[in-house]
Amino acid sequence: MGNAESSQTLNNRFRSDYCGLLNPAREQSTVRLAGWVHRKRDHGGLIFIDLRDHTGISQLVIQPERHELFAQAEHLHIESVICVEGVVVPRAEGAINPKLASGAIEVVLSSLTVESHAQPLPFPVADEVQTSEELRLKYRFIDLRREKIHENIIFRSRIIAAMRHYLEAQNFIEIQTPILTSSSPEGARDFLVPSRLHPGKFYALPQAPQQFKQLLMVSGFPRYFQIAPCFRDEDARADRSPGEFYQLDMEMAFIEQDDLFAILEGMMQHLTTTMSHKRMTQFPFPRISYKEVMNRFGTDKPDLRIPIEIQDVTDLFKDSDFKVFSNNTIQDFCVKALVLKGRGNESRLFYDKADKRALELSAQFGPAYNGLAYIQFREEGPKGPIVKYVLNELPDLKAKLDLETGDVVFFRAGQWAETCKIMGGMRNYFADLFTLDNDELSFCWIVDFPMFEYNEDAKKIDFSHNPFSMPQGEMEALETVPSLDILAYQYDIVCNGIELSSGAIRNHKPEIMYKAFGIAGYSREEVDTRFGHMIEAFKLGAPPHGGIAPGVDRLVMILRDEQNIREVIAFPMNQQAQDLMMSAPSEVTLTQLRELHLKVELPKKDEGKK
RNA sequence: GGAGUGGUAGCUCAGUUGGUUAGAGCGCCUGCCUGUCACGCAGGAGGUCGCGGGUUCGAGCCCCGUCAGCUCCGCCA
Repeated sequence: MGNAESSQTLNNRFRSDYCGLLNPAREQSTVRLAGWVHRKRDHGGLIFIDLRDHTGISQLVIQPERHELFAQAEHLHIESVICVEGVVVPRAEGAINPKLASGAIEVVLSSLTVESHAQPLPFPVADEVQTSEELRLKYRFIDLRREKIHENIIFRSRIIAAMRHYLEAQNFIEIQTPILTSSSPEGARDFLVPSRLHPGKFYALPQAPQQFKQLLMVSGFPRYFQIAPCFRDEDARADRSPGEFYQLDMEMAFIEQDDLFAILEGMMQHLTTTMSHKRMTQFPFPRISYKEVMNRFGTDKPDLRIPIEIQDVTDLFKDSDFKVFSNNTIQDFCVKALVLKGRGNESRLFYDKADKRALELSAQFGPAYNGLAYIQFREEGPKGPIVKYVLNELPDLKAKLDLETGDVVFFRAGQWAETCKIMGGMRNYFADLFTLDNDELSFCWIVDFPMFEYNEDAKKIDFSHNPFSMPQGEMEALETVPSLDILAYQYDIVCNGIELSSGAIRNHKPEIMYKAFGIAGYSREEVDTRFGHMIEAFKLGAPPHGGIAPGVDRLVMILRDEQNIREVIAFPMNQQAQDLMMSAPSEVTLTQLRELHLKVELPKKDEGKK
């Protein structure tokens, strides 16, 4: 396990040394150790105990001559907490255990105190056998004893310390912002907290300290950071913890996008080189525009390690007789291709499964979608359901996509964003065909996000990201460029297909803000009502500023090769946002409700339960 | 809200075409064992097969419903 305590062992009545750090240098010394009984091997005439603390394991030996000690040890249960005293001795030649850091020595006990008798555990600590997550979460305090997750939590602490260290050296100031604040009209669903002193009114837990950090810029703190808890009442995913998560929230005044990129790249380089053995594929991180990333990878969080890219073949089908394609060559529509080298001779099942996946990916855009067209380039010629319709285009296609015998190309035609997303989903689906190097960190910046997007449901223009982002070209752009073509100083940092953070250069000019909100359909009065305090602040002397807020949990996840965010959080909730250990959420007493002026009205289908 | 996936002993899992008393490894209990390190050996206890209903002479297995877990979509930066 960890070795942070190496030189500074606390010497008291419980221990003088740590199990994992004990070595031949301490031979013949009398030491005190304290920890958990990891394993016990009772030979009848001799007992071995593997004692575990958070640094590792030491082997204790109990000899039969010490009758009282022996009797005590015989009845010890695994995972009991004991404090022992004994002499460090070298192990015999053949008895050295190379698998143990302390394997060259052992401790012959002279005394043993049981601090806590452990009953049989619901699941083993020493054997890290797969255990249902439900059980692990219910007994999280036991689960956290297990080496892998214990190390994750220690690593998390160290990386947060490294972040602080780095940012403080860069003159950042850490400032705490409120946890009880007000509900914000945009973004995710809020967690609400009823107010006792103000009947009928509610606090909200912050989705992020977004407005506070911008106001701190107005207050004249040029560089702010915080390991900030963020609360969002939205459903969980493997990389999205339910309810709450932590961001390294940052904001800086008098900076431009490039300044921020340099600082964050510097920090990421520092963290990855000092905290892991992983390599950054490219440094500084490549920058890819939103439009380009959608065209090439079909997602705004691409895993650049996957060695295939989506290609555009719209132009080839402008005059095609194949209407399925040629109908999609007009403005805002496209025909996209994805080539798999050497996969043209797979079984029918291979293509059918791919087709099925494409249908799943299409489902989110509506029911009336067909599957995935493909052409296999085989020895005997091109093969596939659509070959006969595109014979005219085949030569150009082969030239443009560099197709050879043995390859297969998949097609998708339709509205631009949808088609890109479906093909991006297929690119991820095919990622399994390649071995991705987990020791490679492929960071990139996604830049030039559109400021606005068209909301089909509401039939109006919406902000596509943070409404407080500065439009590129500022007021002039808002007045002269078609709204949907305006770009924002809005960026994401992505690593290996995981979005670490969004950020933006903010809009600190009230007039530009009113104009931008106007394009999204908000009157001056509405903006004043909803964001009055922000606008007000920006009217009273606001510096240009911008920031970002990398997800701490996600960064730890990537650096520790974890597929699930709950593996790097000490006490996470389950997918249904329940804390199985603490039984949260839970009902409260009528008295508590009355005090808060609340009355619970359950949904009908829940009536009659319990 | 929707889709997928598994739910059998404390834990991890097996369970044949629907057929007698539901099995294994680990753990637990008892006994033996002085050099193990996943110690070994012998014996024992431990089961509402998630829950409810149905089909059947007979259901862990088939059908319907339902509950809880995880993954994905919606949602979320």
